[in-house]
Amino acid sequence: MDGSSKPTDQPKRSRPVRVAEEIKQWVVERDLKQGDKLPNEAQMIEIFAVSKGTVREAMRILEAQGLIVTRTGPGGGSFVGQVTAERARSLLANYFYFQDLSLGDIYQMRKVLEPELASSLAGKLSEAQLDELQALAERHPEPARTAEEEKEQHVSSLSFHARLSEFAGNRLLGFVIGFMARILTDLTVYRRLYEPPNFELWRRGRQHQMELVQALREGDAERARSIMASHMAGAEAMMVAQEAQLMRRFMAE
Amino acid sequence: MDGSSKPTDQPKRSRPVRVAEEIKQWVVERDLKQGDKLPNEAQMIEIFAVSKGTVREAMRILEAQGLIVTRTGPGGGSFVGQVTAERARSLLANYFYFQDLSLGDIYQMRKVLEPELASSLAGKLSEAQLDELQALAERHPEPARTAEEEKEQHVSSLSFHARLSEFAGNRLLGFVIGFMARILTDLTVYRRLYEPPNFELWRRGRQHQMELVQALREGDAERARSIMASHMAGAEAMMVAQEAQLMRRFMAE
DNA sequence: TAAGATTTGTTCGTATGTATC
DNA sequence: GGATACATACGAACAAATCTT
Repeated sequence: MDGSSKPTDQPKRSRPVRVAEEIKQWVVERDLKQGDKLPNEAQMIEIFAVSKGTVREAMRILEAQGLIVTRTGPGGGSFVGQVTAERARSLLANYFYFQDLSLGDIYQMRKVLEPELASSLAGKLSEAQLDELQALAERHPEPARTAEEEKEQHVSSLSFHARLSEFAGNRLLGFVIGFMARILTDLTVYRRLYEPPNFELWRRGRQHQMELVQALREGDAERARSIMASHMAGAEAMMVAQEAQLMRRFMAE
Repeated sequence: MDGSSKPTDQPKRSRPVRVAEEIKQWVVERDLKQGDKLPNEAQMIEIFAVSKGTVREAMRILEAQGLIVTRTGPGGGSFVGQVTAERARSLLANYFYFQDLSLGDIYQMRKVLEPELASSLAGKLSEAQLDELQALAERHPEPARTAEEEKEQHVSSLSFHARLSEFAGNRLLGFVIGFMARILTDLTVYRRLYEPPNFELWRRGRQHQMELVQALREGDAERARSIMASHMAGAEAMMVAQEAQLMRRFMAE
């Protein structure tokens, strides 16, 4: 099977990359589920008719994407894994490292998605989840005194949104919101996007989060939506006004 | 639902995966840009103090993610690449293969994002872009006669949205919309989501696209938004009503 | 056209690490 | 502890691609 010139052949992918795709296909065809065992190295060499080194490079590609996990020892081998949200966020961040995303871009999306999420979660959360969100919202009862504290509070506020996104029944909606929270967190950590401290905006943001938890608890979808909309407008004002910063990162896993 | 989360859960990364991360870090620290050359294999072996095989596995990982490209021959070597939108979509599709996404989930997002995109594009497109969209909208002037034609028209309609998303100034918004169009296209191709043919809905959808191009041409943002909102409502009715289908795919590159 | 130089691509033999019995 | 089964890592040799002359 060495048809080196297929008409549908794309750019040039190296052999290991192509073998990795073949393995993926092999797994899909057999409908293997998470935890199912893949053939061991020797069998892979036979099945795909390549050398050990090539098989290993292909397996590392799949491992890096979270599609397989490998254990050594007896009963070891490679198994179908599960791509975690964190890994997917990292891979996606690689793409946006090359794009020029502005804070305005992110807030254009947050302004429509965050209220949508808030609305859809009203009355759907457990007591434990609501309590956890409330605890996140109630952190930092005092205004920040230093730039360091300001940064910490901003990151903390974003973690409220990140946690909320994990509760989403809509996994796509949750993922996109969580991804944006991650980008903003990175920016906050690596740049000075948290200054100057604006006490009034901070106080309103904190108030919004607490009111939101209350609305979610009461199952008031429309109120949850409108509180989040206000919150986003405030957050946008706090960030965009400060800096129309472009972003470039390579990512960190 | 989602019980406990292990935030820093990365227990066993293999050596090549760690080396790949080190290389990424190495590149970031030096702020290498697209096209810049990385050290050759021999130098990599020295720098990271691992064998040739390990270096190659690490490079293959980066290549599979689109972060580097490699050429043989004199003047060859590895260079910083660019992650394409298509590759990012594929990587992300790997993640959602393990999630249970419903059509309702996707349309919850399309209903808010597509109108947002339409609105933001009003008056911003070139003549050539508008003409291209119009050509896409004007395809298939006749109602489908067979299931095969119906499928083809549906895919064609989605390509209108995919193309529109590529024109977005907001790369994140464009990416998410393009990703959803891709998922829906895959579903249409692999399953029978396009039946039964509903002539009236098809006619209205086609009409919407043509009116949308007109609104974009005239720079009428609010009309573009409302046309797209109607279009999404119609599309949702056409798809969700047919099948509350769950989706599982492993991907295809 | 051809030869030579340069760099990655592929394979294999061997040794080491690790988990299970 | 020892045997076993498996992945992991290394190094050397050779093949293939591609540029220059």
